[in-house]
Amino acid sequence: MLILSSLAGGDKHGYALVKDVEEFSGLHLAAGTLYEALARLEAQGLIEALESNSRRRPYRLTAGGATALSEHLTAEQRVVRVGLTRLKKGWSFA
Amino acid sequence: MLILSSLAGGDKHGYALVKDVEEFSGLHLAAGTLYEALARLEAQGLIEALESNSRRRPYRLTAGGATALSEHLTAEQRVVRVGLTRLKKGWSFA
DNA sequence: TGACATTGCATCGGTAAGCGATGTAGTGTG
DNA sequence: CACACTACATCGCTTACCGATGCAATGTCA
Repeated sequence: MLILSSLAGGDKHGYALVKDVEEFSGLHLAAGTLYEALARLEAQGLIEALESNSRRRPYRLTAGGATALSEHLTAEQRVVRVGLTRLKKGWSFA
Repeated sequence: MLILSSLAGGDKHGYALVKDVEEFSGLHLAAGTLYEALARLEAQGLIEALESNSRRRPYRLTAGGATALSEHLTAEQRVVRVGLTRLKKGWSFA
């Protein structure tokens, strides 16, 4: 999800992606996690590899990936709202 | 996170928790997942077991759990917003 | 009251996914 | 020319989720 969100902001290669995710989420993707996830997402057709002249391997979000991301984020948003609403009701600080 | 969110709405035992999570998130927690997660959360002090007369084992969110949940949900909210914003910019349907 | 479904917890083996170390190599920079 | 950073790939380890299985109490309905 982090990877798809990152690619939603524009094509990126692996390393740039890690930096971007770190910036907007505060989470660090380990190397293993990253390349395994990229392979998985590509196999699922959610992202596609772009050919490149350099040693960088850029990826692009596909239409299917955008749809999947949109659905996932919307569902996640519902969950977050439920949690925050419940916290506010019972725990004044939230 | 789903478990903490559920308990934020009131004390619940495992089985009731699964039902509640299903209702507000659409996700089903498998039995193994549930009891392992409960044990983990209790060990971390984020929830506490309440003694009970019946065979039900109810749990309650602790203050620490509420804080952790609040932080986690807020962070998650940021990520979701970034994703949705980026999708809107590049993918008209989102 | 006896049969059957549901509730409820616990545990186990298998699988999926994240992690960080290690390796290799190209690209800057002082 | 040395050194840090960029960049990808792979490996073994660990963590966490999964669904099956087992067991027992409770509820339902004929």
